[in-house]
Amino acid sequence: MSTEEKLTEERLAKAEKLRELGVDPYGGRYDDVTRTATVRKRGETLKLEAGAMVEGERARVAGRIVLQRVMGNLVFLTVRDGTGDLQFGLSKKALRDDWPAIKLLDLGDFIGCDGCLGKTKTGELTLWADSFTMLCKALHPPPAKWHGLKDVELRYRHRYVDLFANPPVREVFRQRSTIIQAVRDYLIRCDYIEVETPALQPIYGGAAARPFTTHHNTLDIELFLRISPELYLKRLLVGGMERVFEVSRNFRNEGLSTKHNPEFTMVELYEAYADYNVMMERVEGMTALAIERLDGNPKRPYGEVVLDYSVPWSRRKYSDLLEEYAGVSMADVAAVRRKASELSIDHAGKDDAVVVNEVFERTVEHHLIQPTFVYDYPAAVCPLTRRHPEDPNIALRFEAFVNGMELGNAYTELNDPRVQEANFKRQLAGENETMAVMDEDFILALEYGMPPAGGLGVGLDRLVMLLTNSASIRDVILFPLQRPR
RNA sequence: GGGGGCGUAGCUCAGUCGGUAGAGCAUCGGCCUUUUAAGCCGCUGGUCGCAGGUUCGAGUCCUGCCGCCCUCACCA
Repeated sequence: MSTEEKLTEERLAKAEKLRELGVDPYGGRYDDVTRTATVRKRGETLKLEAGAMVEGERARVAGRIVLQRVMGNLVFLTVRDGTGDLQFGLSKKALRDDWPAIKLLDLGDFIGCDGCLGKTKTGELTLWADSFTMLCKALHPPPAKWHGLKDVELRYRHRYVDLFANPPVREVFRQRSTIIQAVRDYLIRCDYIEVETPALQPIYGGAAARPFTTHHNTLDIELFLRISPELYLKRLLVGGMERVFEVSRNFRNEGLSTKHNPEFTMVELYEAYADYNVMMERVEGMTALAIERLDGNPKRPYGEVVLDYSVPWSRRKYSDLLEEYAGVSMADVAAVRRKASELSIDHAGKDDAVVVNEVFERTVEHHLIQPTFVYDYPAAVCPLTRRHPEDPNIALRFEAFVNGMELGNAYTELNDPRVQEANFKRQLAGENETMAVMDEDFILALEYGMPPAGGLGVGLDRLVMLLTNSASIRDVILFPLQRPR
């Protein structure tokens, strides 16, 4: 038997002894629990004297035992709930008949206690228990109490352990919830409504990525997990829903990295009668509200740098940045290809616009540290975007960059069905994946008439990374993809 | 896919030049009614990621494989 199996056996034996004592080791409904944060707050207002117990100031608290200090007939437990830790004091004298069960407790078990609030000699707020309820016997020991769980692989594979053993991890996910709620609230304030569109799509589109493929048995059809909700949300504009957003889990069958997980969360939104300039304000606005809900500080550390999210963010034209960092003009195709060769980018047989964009990605993006909107992209790589009124080679598109990472992507939307159809039919040379996948029903929708609109997608995992100073997307996704063992 | 790093007890980590696998915590037994990573005494606990190879002898050296992390490439 391995050590781990032995530890489990010992705990199972204790569960059995609890049953013999008439105690259900797995508990049950437990009402009127006060969270430890509330108890701590109450402790402050009580102005307890060290060593004092306040008769009548009662509380019922439940949580997981994370530390145990046994002193013969007196036991101190540090109990953790979702809001923090609280010390329980359990004595043989106060608990009487419950005492034998106390001696069967282990680190990791869930318990609940009723008692009076007090402070120990050393001033620690303590719940002095006079009754005890077993809520769950844990069969595995928690990680080392001081070091927590450090092994990165175990942290992701057993995230549940990571969450209770490493409180800062739980805090990141609480902040994730705050941030996403702020994004929703901001959009609702802007008169948007939240919608849901298909994650299972017969035709995938709206982004350039390889899809996951699946099959519906009854209809016997091939379906794709969405790479983007874009084409469905635009159909809602046709339908007269003028401001819509979706918090969308997207699936892209691509590589993994600190910035990429095969399934990730975007907020995507469309606003009739707006354009991409309005969408820049939406990015600034949702980010600002999220920061307000966190700690209010627009200057935020991220790794080695401090990022300043103060509004307005920098707005830079694509072609100017290309000149500045690559030293070539977007219009000078020969110069761009020379630069590509210099960078050992294989550009033979690739479309000009594809080469321009590859040079841009290699030379410019990593310089865009402070929040920056890059606008006016080469039209050929933007099949869903309206063209610049004065230059058909430019698309009214921007991408938001922070710390060299793409955070969002927005267009003044293309609503001319004939141009859209032509763009779908045009397959660019040198693109492995393309946004230009023909969707005839989408064309039909545009033919019914889609109001001019601005559209935007923001990577919420990446926004959470940036605002919580997390180095990897895996630190902000509860269960990042891992190869099964 | 390329390059680099890591994998030793349940957890956190040592392990020297190739020479009998270690510590702390947890567990188990004992003492203890004000501890704060409680303390003290004692005992347990190992397929050194897996498989080969070199060697009298491999946790250590070599090869292959597996997993994870970083990075580049790919990829919005």
